Amino acid sequence: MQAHNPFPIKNINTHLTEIKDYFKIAVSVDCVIFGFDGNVLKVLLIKSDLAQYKNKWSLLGDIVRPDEELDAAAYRVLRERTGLENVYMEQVHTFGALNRHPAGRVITVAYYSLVNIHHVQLKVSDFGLHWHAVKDLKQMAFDHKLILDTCVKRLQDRIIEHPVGFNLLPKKFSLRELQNLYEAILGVKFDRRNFRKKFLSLGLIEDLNEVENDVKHRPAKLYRFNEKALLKNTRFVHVNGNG
Amino acid sequence: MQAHNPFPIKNINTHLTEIKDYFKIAVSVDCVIFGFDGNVLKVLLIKSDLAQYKNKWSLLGDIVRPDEELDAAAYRVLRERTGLENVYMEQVHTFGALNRHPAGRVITVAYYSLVNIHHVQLKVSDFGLHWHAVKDLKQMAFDHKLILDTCVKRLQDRIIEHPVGFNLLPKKFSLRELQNLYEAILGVKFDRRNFRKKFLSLGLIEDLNEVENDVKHRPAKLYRFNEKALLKNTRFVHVNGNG
DNA sequence: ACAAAAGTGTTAGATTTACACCCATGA
DNA sequence: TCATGGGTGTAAATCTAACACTTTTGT
Repeated sequence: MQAHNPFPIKNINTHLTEIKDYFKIAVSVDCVIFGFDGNVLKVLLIKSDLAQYKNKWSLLGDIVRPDEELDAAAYRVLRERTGLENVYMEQVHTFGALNRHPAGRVITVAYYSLVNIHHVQLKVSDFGLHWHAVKDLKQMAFDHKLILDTCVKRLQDRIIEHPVGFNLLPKKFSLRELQNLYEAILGVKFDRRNFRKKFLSLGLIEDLNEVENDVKHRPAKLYRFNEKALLKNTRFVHVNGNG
Repeated sequence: MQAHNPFPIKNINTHLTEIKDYFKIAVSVDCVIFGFDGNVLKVLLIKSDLAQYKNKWSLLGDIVRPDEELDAAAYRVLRERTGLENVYMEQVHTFGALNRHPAGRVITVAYYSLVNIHHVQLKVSDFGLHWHAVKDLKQMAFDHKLILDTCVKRLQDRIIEHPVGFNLLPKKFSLRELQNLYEAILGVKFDRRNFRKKFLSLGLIEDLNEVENDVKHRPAKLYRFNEKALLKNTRFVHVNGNG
């Protein structure tokens, strides 16, 4: 799945000193790559090898090339790190604090993307690359905690109004998995009956007439996302206060 | 209100040739400055004097200086053009298409801001500066129509969930003005009784026990925004389809 | 008295919320 | 037969949507 790439993979956040003298302002992209393991929301991070941020975790990012579109740069980072293409991605915010990068003025455009965590094969050479539970992350390199928090907030806003969560799930999933996903992202608990009723009534999911295998209890029915579903102008779920 | 500014006011979009040789990628900000005249949503634009965009209208923007925060650059543009400070402003999206600027690679961070249109005193030297009805704009210079459309969409999303519209109104306003504002931004009509009931029940506005002057009909009561109102997790208005 | 816009209440329908028991499977 | 999680329905409360007449002011 890894496309051939004539440029060596460098992380803007670990190999940046060379740009200092060439650009007054450098532009980078940083990708918040979300995955879901069935229970908690995870994010793909790399260990910073900048001395200053020794042992801190960093988002995946890179300099935007002068002849490269912004979105293309973000997709390139994603492809180089995960081998994935055609995944859901959204630009979120641009961070440009003067002191955000020790190597000089770097303005970074932050994206988040939603991938199926099981489709990502981490390569041996990427031994610094790991999935982290979002809610366990306290500190990160650079301003990456701020970027992550901003992207989590955006994902929360988005998933309440728009059915993007399916990108984090396997093609076939149970209602329990779907509910776990919403609860993990939004940090709330839903009533099981109401949650199911809501999704089924929206016509967003389609019963596959299949059931789970290899579970030690009554197997759940499997569904898939119905791409043809018309989006009514309604919220998917309602979140009340106790987030 | 105009702060002293040691730099001459230049519009990134009209005086950019000098940067071409210095930066591989230049970063700019563009401001979508919204105002409301009581009936329609307006945006403050300047006439492009770039030959290529002769007679096209352009957003207000400028290069971000190497030692300047992004938000500071946007506030600077706003201050230089309107004399206003401390206005509502939100970063929306960053546009970086390769060919978006004829002078070279310029990535621009778009902001929108909400100002009281009557507080903006256009200076004589700004004869190219005008308020335009948003819905009448068909073409603009550069990719500015795309940027405007993106900011309008963001404003629509925001005003449905968050009481930002007050920034476009005078301190004292009638419920009719408030409703006109929502209708102008969202492009829908609301039932007057339901709209009033909704806002009054939210506790967002405070009755001033004053009425309009100089109207040739029954004067409306005046209200002000209640800053202390607790935001319930509810939509302010509901928009159904016919937008 | 007329014109123009302000102000006001009720009801039906839809949506949300709260809540508890039986079912299917593997061990 | 037990443990585990899957699957289901109903009723109360809240919210939304539809709808028309009276009041106040200036002319």
